Amino acid sequence: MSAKSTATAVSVASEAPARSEKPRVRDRIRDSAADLFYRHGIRGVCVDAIVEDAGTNKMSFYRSFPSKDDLVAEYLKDQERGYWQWWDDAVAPHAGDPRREVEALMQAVVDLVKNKAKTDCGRRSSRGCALGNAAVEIPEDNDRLNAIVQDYKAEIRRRLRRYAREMGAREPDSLGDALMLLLEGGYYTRLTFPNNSGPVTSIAKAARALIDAHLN
Amino acid sequence: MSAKSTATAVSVASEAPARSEKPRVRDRIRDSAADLFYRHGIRGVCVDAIVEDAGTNKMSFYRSFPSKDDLVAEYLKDQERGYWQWWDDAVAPHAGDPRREVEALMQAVVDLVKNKAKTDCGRRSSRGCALGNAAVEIPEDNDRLNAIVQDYKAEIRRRLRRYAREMGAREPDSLGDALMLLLEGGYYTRLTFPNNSGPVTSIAKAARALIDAHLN
DNA sequence: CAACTACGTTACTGACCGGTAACACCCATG
DNA sequence: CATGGGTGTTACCGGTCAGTAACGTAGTTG
Repeated sequence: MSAKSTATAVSVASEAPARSEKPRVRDRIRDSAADLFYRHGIRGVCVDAIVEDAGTNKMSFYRSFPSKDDLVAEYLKDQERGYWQWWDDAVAPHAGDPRREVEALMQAVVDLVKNKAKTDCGRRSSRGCALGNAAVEIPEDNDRLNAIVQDYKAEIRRRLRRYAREMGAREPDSLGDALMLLLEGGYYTRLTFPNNSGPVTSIAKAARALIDAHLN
Repeated sequence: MSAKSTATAVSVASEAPARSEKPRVRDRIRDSAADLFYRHGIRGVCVDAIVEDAGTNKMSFYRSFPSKDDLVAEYLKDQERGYWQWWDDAVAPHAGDPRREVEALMQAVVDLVKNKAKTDCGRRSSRGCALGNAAVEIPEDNDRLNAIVQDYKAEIRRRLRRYAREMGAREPDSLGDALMLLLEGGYYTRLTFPNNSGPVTSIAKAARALIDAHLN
């Protein structure tokens, strides 16, 4: 805790202006952690591994983070922020047309899997949803970390239900939830199927069919 | 749950002449492991915890299992067997009518979440898919365990695509994959949403809509 | 009885891992 | 030059964990 309160910072169109300077080590640790946590899981990465990857040492780590859990919390929030960025970028070209926004979102998922061009939260796919995976590993009595994941998933649901409502669907909540199941299923299956061959490749088509069914 | 057909003991038996009898401790360990692994994750449960829950000790553990990884492998296979049992039970009443089979399957998922009556793989829900969660935790270089999960997920996909083909759907593979995304999304989201309130409650409705769309 | 099997008990190893102490260094700024 | 913040280095602590050694015990079977 302490330090920056960048949670869900607005960050408008322009670059984040240099408000206050960050120590370089801290950022390297965050970058290394993001990569290692995502690839090997949170419990599968020890502080020493992060520190070595970041080219620093354990003492510098604990000067920047009170505990590993604090780094994990920042990792989760960073991933979430990156995810909304990706989401907003995907739907932006179709602002005002909720159906197109959803379709673009689903297509973005497919693109992400098919060619590794775009980056999801700044990384090259293939291990699903960072936050969702974290939910598997976080002990159920860790309220702090679980709350981050729960808020994130709840926001996904809220957004998709809102799209469904805005496009005038019958039973918009059901449609929104169905779209969420597709999305989450896509992330989940990316863990076990090679990038290009999993069922997620059908997600855009399925989303269109579901939307059609709710619009008559 | 299930008969005592826990065999599959075609294993080595190089040193132990035991052939037909099952030690009781071994089964208690398996039961405890199934419960603890599912609730706390594989990496989150140590051998001592399993052993204590099973009312035995570590030495007896290592007399029955060469290593923790071997127990994990058995755990995964047990879960898979239980899952197919549950699946087959759900679709059995509608054998021969693939559409009804799929609908019954999806409805079984909803029932499982809404009331805690039925048991999924012999346990009271709320933490998603045991095999899928394991995929998050298993290191990517553990070919043995990963292969178990991959085979399992591939079989789910195969079955759902077959149902789609049998019901005469257009683009049956796409429909099968879409159904799989719903199913997996349901499991995934059950990790973060309270049992009764998550998007999975809409899965049956969504499946029907998707099927309709592919049958026109 | 003897022998064998299954299980329990205690105590240990070696490793890993989160976290800390103490100290030294570089460099910017006053 | 002095000071202080950010960083590197080494060594360590306490706990956890997978796995093992050695021994003891109860029941079964011949």
